[in-house]
Amino acid sequence: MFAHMERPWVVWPESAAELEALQQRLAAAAETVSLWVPPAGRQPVIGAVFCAHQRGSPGPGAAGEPIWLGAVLMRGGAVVDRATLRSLTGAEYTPGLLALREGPALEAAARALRSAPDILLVDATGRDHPRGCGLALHLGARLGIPTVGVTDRPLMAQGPVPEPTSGSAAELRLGGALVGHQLRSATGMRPVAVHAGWRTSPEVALAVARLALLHYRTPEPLREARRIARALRNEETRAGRGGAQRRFLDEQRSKDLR
DNA sequence: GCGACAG
DNA sequence: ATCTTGTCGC
Repeated sequence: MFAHMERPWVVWPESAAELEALQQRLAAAAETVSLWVPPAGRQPVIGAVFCAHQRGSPGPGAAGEPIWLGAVLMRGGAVVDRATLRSLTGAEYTPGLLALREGPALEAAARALRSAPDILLVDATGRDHPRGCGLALHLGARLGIPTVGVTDRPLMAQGPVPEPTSGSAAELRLGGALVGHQLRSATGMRPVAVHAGWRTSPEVALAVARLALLHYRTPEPLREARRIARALRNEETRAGRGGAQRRFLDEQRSKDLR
């Protein structure tokens, strides 16, 4: 299903130094692999994976914290497969080293699907990264699947603000190279960053993001993966009303009992 | 040296 | 990622 045996050296390092070395090697490989193009004559199967974290604990976090993963497969606007699972963070969050924190868990989520998508959406950057290898690119290389990154904002890349109209896009560049686009999914809405990932050009990444867009800021497969990941977290954590607020209410209740 | 910095 | 308030709209 997933053809990761093609590059057995694409692993999930556990140290920053090892990850940084692998990222450099992967960035070079990304420039020579054949680029993926959407299949002609049929709707591509678009997948997405998302990692939800524990509520009520902002900040960089730590290793060993519980996380909940969601993965979905969609075709022509319909969900054709879903999977959820629980895991643990591999490290605290450090910009540029997100793979240490979420990499293995996101891979497990993708592999929990019954089949492989044509292309996978990941909430992480791709070539917009200090070493040209964000987690979306790394995950795609590991799985042997083309990937597109979709994030709230760029990591390092810069570019003009897209026109205010729905569907408008603007280039994101890093060191002179085009690495992605900012895409406005609705008039007046803040744009998302769409990143070239594994085997995807910035142009194809943008086309896939537009194809996957429905009525919201975030492309639909990613929204659905996020929804089911949070749903699993909330049912296992009974924190549906929010961690901080929940603890505040519990605190008041314990005072009343005294 | 200090701030910025995907999730 | 998660937290945060009210606000506008279906």
